[in-house]
Amino acid sequence: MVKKLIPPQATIRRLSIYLRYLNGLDVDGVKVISSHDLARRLALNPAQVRKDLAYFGEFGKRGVGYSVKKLRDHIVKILGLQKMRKVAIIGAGGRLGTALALYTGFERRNFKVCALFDKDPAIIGNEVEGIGNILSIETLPQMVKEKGIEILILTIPAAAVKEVYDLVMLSGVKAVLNFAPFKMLSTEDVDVHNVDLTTELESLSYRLSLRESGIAPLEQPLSPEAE
Amino acid sequence: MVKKLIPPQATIRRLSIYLRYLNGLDVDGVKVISSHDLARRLALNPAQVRKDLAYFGEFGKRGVGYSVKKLRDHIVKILGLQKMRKVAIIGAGGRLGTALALYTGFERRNFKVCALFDKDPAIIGNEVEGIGNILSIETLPQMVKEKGIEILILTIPAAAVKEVYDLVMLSGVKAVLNFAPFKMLSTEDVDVHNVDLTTELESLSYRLSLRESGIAPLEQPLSPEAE
DNA sequence: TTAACAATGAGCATTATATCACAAAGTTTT
DNA sequence: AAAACTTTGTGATATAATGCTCATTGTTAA
Repeated sequence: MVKKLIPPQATIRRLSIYLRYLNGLDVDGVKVISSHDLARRLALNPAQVRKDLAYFGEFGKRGVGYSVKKLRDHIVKILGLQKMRKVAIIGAGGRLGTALALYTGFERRNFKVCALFDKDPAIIGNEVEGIGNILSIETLPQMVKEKGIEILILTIPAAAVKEVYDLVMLSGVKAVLNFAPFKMLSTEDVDVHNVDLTTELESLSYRLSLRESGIAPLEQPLSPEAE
Repeated sequence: MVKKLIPPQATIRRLSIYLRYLNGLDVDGVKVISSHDLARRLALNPAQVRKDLAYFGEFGKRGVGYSVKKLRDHIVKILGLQKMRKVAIIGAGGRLGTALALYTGFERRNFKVCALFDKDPAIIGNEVEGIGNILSIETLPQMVKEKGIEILILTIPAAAVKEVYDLVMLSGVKAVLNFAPFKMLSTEDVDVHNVDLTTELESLSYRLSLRESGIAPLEQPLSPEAE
């Protein structure tokens, strides 16, 4: 590898997908995989797989492919997943908040939900097994500092975003994953990532309409971010 | 407008975002909005907003901007949201399935959750308020036909995907929104859209790592699909 | 009614992303 | 140990998405 280019965001998302698939292969005892096989399973172009990886180094062996274990470890390092990331959820009283708080999949990937916040006094203080008591959002900045929370997951109603916006942005947290149906903007200090479940459904609806009007059935694979 | 181009997938996702913002404006009594203001609020380029809309027609008025109500109605039509879309959830017993089943935001956007499925006999038959009893996934093809279900939301564990895959793909449903951490591929008949919550967190983790290593702080806005 | 202003729509330029195609490197077969 | 095959890594190319610019159209003020 000669020149260092900055990888597209889409590449990062695919790395995460590769990682998950590699974990599965490893469990199944597969030792080596080629870009071709990887690409086929994930409906991608083999060259794209290789290029995605080549942004970060030369991990493969010509004539052979990629060592599943080694590649997995490299991707873990690239994505910064060796060290546990501390996460907190705001809107812990809601259904989505609860679902995410109790989802065990995050921990398996080295994200630790270590605090829950809500603004509803009726549930503040309630204990959630394995995490702790639900805290008042007023205490957010303090807890971020105390516990070393890096990422905040927002699962609050759209209307509540305005209320907590300043609190969140000034809390000292470095990244936000926002599920509220209200687009939050990133700033110099805080990297915001918006996920909108309704948008996902509406994209599908658009494609259904296309088919109904008979214009274009599934002419292209779905976009990266969504996979 | 002269030539008809097919709009990028990213455009469709943005239309959904525009739509939500326009709804908010309408509630606030705003009558007209310019591409400039729309873009500023959503951290986009004004030209991009105009281009997104221009794929579908000329909705604006020069010197004025876009009528909030009219533009909203146009986008509703473009996305195929005039008619109610029937949705079912598989994995209704899980936390995410429950959260989505009871989320009222979908209905507000014209998606009706009209059936819930699970494979666990212990909960099949349980009633969920406003929707009905949890059904066995064995009955999926039959219910899809009976109820006219168009979209399936999968909130099952990764391991369960293989089990239900054929059932889902042959059920007669037209689109799938898959939350299971296992990438499902689209086919000729079924449009699959994968959403992976872990990938969202891992993208953030990558960006945190970048900052830690001091290489590049927030050099670019986050990807479309994710906003 | 004319001049100054505002904002769209669209062609063009630029940038970003994905794919092709092949030399280089490694493996297997004969 | 040579020939036939496999698969990577990468420069070149193609495609797609984004952003710039400005003529055109419409509005408002004088």
